[in-house]
Amino acid sequence: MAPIRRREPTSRPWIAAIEALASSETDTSLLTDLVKKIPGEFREDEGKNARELVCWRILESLSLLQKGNSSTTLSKPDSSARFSLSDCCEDVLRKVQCRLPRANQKSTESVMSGRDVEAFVRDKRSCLPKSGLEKLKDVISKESDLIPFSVKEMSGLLKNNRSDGNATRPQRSASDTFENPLVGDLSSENATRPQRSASDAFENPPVGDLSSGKTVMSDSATANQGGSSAPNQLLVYKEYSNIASLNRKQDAFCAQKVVECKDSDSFNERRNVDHVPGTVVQHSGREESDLPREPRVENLREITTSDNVDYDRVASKKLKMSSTVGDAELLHNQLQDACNIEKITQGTSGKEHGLNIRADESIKDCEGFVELETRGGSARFVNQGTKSVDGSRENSEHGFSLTPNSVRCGEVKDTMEHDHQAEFLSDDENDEILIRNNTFLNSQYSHSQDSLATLNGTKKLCMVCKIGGQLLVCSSVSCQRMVHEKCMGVAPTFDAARSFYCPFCAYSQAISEYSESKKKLPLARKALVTFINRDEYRVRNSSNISHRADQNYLKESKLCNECVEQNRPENVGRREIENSSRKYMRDMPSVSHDSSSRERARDVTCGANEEDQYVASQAVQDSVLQNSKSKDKKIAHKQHVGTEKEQDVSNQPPVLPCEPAKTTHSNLAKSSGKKKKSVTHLSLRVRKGEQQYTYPSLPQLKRKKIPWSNAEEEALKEGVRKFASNHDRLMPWKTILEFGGDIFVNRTTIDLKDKWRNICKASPKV
DNA sequence: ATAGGGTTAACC
DNA sequence: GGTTAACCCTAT
Repeated sequence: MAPIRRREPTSRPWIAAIEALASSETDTSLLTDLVKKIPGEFREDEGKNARELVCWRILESLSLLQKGNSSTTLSKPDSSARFSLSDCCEDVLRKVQCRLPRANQKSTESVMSGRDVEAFVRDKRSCLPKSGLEKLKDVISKESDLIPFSVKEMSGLLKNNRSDGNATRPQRSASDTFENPLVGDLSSENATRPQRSASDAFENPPVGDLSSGKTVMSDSATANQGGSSAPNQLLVYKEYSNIASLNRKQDAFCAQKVVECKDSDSFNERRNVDHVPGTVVQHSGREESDLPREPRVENLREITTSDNVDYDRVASKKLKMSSTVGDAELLHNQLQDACNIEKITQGTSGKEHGLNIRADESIKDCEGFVELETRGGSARFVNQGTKSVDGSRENSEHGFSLTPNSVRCGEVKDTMEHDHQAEFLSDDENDEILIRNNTFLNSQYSHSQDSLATLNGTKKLCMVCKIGGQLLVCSSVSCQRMVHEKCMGVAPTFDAARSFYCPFCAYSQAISEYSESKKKLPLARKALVTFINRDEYRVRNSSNISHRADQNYLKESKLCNECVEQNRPENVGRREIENSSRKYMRDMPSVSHDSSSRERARDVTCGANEEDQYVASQAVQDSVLQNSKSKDKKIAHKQHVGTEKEQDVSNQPPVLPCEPAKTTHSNLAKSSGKKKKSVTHLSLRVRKGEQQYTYPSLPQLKRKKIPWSNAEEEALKEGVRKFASNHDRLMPWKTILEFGGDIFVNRTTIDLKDKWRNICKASPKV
């Protein structure tokens, strides 16, 4: 098994682009410039197709060149230079390179037949490998359900299926190629580049912004000035030397592929080219270093000497496996290395075993690609497919852009957005949302179980990073998600039994509870009304204030007990799950404030019968928890005043509904004989400032009407007289409120203001 | 914090 | 249905 070195993933898109450009008959100068620009290092097997395609393009260019200058170069037949289709383009190009006339050579010294090259290029065209992108396009275009429809749709290839599905490049006629080599069937993909003739292309090779290519341009221009074909050949040779730089980056590929060169002096001669006075080609030092040194090769497949070869690396690659086996195993390695997926079945040799790889859904589309291509028997395509797998993985890691996961993540977001809206929707709509949520989760389960479960059959992998290790396993029965704690992004949540629930399940659970709670809400509301009426009946029929206070105290104590009950560990544990879900959702902007709805859902999670008080107590508790400290202080003060003054109830919770005090106050009002009837109207009106926590599902409860007592009115008038300013129209209601603090019971500055308005309305002279 | 308009429910 | 008192909402 060939050792896999960690390489920079940034080289992959370069290779893919070069392949595609080489397939689309881009100018060779541009190709060679791109080759030189490939960043980082990569495996020797990577870029194999790219090299082949680029070399073929150069050979094609060379043959065109020779065709146009047939009278001067490569005209002498040489049986030794005939090429076989089994030769790779790179080898042939090296041979051609070795036989190119030097600047100080006469053309008659050439031993290369241009016809050989032309024939080779023509014949080779039919068996050139497709570029990775073309293959991917073919797979997408095929009616294969291995590629998700969404991916197909995104590819834009559903309607324009131009691919024949063959593993080799589309055939073109020789005349087409040689008459107009730069305008091929894929020229439209390179529409921005002007179409040029072959001679133009190679006498004035276009060089873009790629810095290193500028030299080529200058060389070309200089060569063109000479008007000789030899400089043109040197140009081609030089371009090939650029290709060699690709080889160097690929760790001794040169050593593996260097061809035999019988002309032992050719190297020195070539080197001398640069130093020949008056030579038309000027090479920079860098380019000189780029020149492939004299290949002293004894065996095409064995390591040979080369000045540019990294011997250490070459040594590790002396024996290259057969391409089939090697690539098949390479595929396996890459899949394990990059995707951490497990191979379910694998034979020991390449074509026959037909790798059956089950990947996670994030790479499932590419999995099919890999499988297809492997079975297709093209070992090279395995690499392409493997790269696609890597690429897919990158996609999945960097935004879920193209993988099926992205679609599902979109569904997640969509679902959650809808769930966020759930509180404003009808039950039917909520049911629909729940169905959608369940459907989504089921799909998640099915995918997960189909992939992850299978994958995890022998190895447990994190659902995020696809790496094993210490994983948290979701405790839900139907969920097999596992994740590293560090991959969670948020703190993991556990229930009372320290069972972990993944965010999906926690959220699903919260949604379910919310739905259940909503169904119980009407019953709870009805029970609440019944309870209040019953309590009011008792109040009305009681003549003993202290007894009522005891009743209130008992009632409040009961609520407090429920408070305590809520804080019991098991209940806290349950809430932790929900909190985790909320936290998780808060991290997702689209559902950020859905947490409050779920919290409210939790708050109304209560039974219909015995939990009528629960709703009220929750309102109280939340009011307590959510109120600002100042508010609490103020209200608590009022409560304290009221209870101390009128009820002598000392053990009340600091803040509770104003019913006790109001009831007492109502009785005081009743005792004053002013508004006796008002005591029977106990509509629940909760002031905004006193209960910031609202319940959308509950009707806006109105604060109980509290008629003003004579004492209150007098205190108000006194306060106005004392603090009203003739100059300032603003009335210091706060000061007045504090002034009559002992008299005003459960009044706010707004109440004072409103009451004063009513007083003024009734008797403006006041 | 305050003012002012609006709303609601009880009462006539 | 009109009136009224208490409460609510919003602008400043």
